[in-house]
Amino acid sequence: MSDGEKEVKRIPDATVARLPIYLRSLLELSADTLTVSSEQLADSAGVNAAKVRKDLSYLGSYGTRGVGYDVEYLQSQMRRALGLTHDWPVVIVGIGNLGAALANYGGFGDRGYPVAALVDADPDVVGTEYGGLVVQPASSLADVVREHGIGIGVITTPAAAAQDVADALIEAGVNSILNFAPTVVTVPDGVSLRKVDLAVEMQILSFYQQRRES
Amino acid sequence: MSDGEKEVKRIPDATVARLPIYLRSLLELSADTLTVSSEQLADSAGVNAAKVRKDLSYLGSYGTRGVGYDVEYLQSQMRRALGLTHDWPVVIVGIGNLGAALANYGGFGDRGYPVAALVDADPDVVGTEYGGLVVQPASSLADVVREHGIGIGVITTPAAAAQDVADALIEAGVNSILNFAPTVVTVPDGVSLRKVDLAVEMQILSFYQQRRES
DNA sequence: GGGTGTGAAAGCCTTCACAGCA
DNA sequence: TGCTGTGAAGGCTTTCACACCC
Repeated sequence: MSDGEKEVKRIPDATVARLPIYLRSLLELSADTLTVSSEQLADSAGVNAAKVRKDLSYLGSYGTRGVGYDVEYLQSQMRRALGLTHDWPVVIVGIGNLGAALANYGGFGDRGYPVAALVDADPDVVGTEYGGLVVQPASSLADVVREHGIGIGVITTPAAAAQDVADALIEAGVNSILNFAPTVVTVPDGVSLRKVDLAVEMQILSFYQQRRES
Repeated sequence: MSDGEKEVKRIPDATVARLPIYLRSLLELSADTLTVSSEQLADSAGVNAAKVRKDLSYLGSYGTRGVGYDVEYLQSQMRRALGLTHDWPVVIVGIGNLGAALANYGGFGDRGYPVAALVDADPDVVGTEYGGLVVQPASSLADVVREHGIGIGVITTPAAAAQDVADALIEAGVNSILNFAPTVVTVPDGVSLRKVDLAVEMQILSFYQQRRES
């Protein structure tokens, strides 16, 4: 009987995308704040209180009526849901301006996503060092992934290379990808893809600006 | 009579966010491709054909039944909708790793968003040069905005400074903001805000990865 | 025949409003 | 009394399916 197993309540995508914001809000509360209301959380996350309550209800019922949510407990449940109970090593592929900046950034390691390796196809770039890591050749991608137990691949190559890199990452066993290259990348079912496209963001902004002016 | 003016058909947000992708797909077609079908565009944009047709229908009826869309004409209509008929100068505020990388990136100017100025609050950073631009002090933000006719502000400061920078940008007359700082920034009505949050993207990926493994 | 344009259906997400519990 | 948890309503987005035109 398919679907017969005791089903874990499915969490909507829109909710998943907000959990990290709530978690950050919780972490910003002073250490002696023991409970927080949906309205406080809503203010600090920039959404409305009903949405916070609905979102949190998908994780289970962790609030107390008349009181609010236990900060510590909510943090730990959220960390569990987001998989922050262990590290997720990351490989950055494509060490140009952006890739190098991310390698030097440091903010990833702190948050449980240590940059474990850098890879580039250009022989002139291979061997250079950023943030304490030596850039490896593209040919060693699969080895690097295996060796470091890489869970997430970050693509910062030019657009033309992005699909091939994604295919290689998937082939090597990575099934979470963050794509910064300005092109559409497609992945099979069972692989997660998120994208950050600066040119697209700019164009969306100028669309609305344009609208306002006319 | 509010709403009495001849109303331009409102374009849904979800559609606006896809227009830049379609435009890019159109630009990638070889120069001798005169028409394109919704299905071709859909393949190259990674969406389905009905969605392409609906999206394009908001711009007007630019297709020919049995034939497809005129590539050149569609490009020009799309450029017009996205406000790409003129440049939108950009200021980058916060010249750390990421800000400097964006300043050097160069891909913005090509696409109609020239980086016109760099601003930082740290006296040690002010005066240094990236991509041919000298970093200006935070105190000169309003002057810089006025002088260069800045339309878009990019925030790459630490989280703690982001809201103040946004307020200062808005005060100076900027009403499109792209925020890279890992914090919630709120803006008044009439100002557009887009955000890129790397830590959030990572956490979303690890959520789904986690799901898959359990 | 081929492919657009679009009502209508279906699905997803947000918001409301209030029952229910501490 | 105060605040959570949640059905129900409403709004937005996607997808279907087909009339219509080249």
